Amino acid sequence: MPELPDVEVYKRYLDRTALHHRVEALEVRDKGAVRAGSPAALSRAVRHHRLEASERRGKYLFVRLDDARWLAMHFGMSGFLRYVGPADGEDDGEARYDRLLFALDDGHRLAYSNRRRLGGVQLVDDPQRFSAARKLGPDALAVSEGEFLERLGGKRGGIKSALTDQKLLAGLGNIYADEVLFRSGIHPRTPVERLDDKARRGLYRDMRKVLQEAIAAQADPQRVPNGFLLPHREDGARCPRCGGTIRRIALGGRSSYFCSRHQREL
DNA sequence: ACCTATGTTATCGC
DNA sequence: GGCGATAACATAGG
Repeated sequence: MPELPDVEVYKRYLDRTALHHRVEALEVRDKGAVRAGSPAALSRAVRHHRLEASERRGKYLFVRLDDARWLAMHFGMSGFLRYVGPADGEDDGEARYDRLLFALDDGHRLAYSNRRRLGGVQLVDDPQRFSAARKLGPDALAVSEGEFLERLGGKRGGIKSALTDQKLLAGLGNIYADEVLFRSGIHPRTPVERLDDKARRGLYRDMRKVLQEAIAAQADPQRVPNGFLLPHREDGARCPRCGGTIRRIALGGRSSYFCSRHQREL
């Protein structure tokens, strides 16, 4: 789940639950979920500090502590957050993948949960510098049209690999890159250089719409508006926009789904 | 047993 | 140095 819309939903969830609460203790159930530094150092860093603010950049969620340090959270392919109260059942199987538990001063705990252990949490001094060090591109919902066009202009290969390149643009992953291309009627293998200015501007607009609509639907495939590809990611499925046939191809070791009727090849 | 799955990173060949 | 393909990491489900 965790592409830009999902992480935005996590951010809003965090903002209305754990934010403004003080961390009393950190339980590290899986050392591997601490991406940098030692679990002890992370515990020391968060204990007795309030979670003050949050920011999202691409698929990263940053949480500011009251001493101006930050937690950088990445969710890999299966991570999410859960805010659990003392009365909430803990042994329902869900809790099995809670890797980190932040015990808060309101008696609740914020769980960083992740079935597959890709991703994790680490302490960073500054999200900007962290992002710069990793050469992370601008957030897909914050980037201006001008910068989008400029960055895309420096690209050579297929449009889908450009859209999912976090150094070019942060936030789109396999699912939402497909979704944007589906909306724009562009085949995922189309070389960037074959897209004229109009098509590129269209991509920008469609990207914004897709992301905003997905967030409004809580990034839930069940709630997403009709006309989204997301619930129809299956070879042979009917295209919800034109009645064509959804096809699956492999690109860069990943599945790409597209409509063979309205996303014309090359 | 094999394939698939929302991510990132390293490596190889062109 | 860029780009595509591939494997690796980890875990579960079909």
